[in-house]
Amino acid sequence: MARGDRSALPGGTAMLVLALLQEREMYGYEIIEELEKRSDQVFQMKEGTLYPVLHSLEKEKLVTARDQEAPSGRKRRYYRVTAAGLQALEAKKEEWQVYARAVTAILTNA
Amino acid sequence: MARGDRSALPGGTAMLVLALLQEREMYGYEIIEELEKRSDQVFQMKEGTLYPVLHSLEKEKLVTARDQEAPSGRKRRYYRVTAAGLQALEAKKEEWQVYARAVTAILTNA
DNA sequence: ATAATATACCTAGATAATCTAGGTATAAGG
DNA sequence: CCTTATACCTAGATTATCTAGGTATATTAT
Repeated sequence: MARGDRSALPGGTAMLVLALLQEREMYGYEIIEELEKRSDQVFQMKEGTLYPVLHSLEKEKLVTARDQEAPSGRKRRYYRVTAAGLQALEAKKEEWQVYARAVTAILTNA
Repeated sequence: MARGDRSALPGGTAMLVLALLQEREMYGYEIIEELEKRSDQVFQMKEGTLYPVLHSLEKEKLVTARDQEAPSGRKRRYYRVTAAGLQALEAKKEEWQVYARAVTAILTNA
């Protein structure tokens, strides 16, 4: 549909991830669970989707990562959103709203 | 994200097309112009996206097509939504709303 | 004890939607 | 006459996501 950055649009995994991290740092597995819970089971993101997204967000410096052991003993990789990440989030949210408004305009047409 | 029919979701070209055809029959080029106009320039669907979608909608019997010459003399192919198409539209709209609500829930989180 | 499930990370290759970039042909406008 | 707009089309590239694996440790059930 030629609207530039498709990654900010539905299917916009990055936007959802950044939105969660805005609140607090989280590790991958936790992100999947939170998305599922907060979306009332609508989002069931696959690991094969999330982990590559996290890696590319890290490469773009929109998040930083650190390893930490859980009390249980399992290793977790926590992600924290950067200032650039917050900026990117705002841009993606705006794009989402433009897109959602446009869809609504078509669906509630004459 | 594993929600079954990805085609009903943003990027859901088929839903937008069916929504327009609900109103009246249209030809391909017209659909592109209408989407652009009604979305306030947000949707700028490419011909390479639309025509294949129209062909697959026709194969699925969600639309029917007929050729008609314009007063200008150019040949146009008009598409009309079928009863099955209207049903599909309702399903896609419902899916869209579930999806949009879920996104909103994440974006307006705690 | 041990088997199964849940947690936690990862990647390679397949699938599917959309775009790019062409092609054809006619009509209208400069 | 030449360019732009209209109007249709398709093949191949791109990209997001999924499938389907793999590894390893912790918890729960049998």
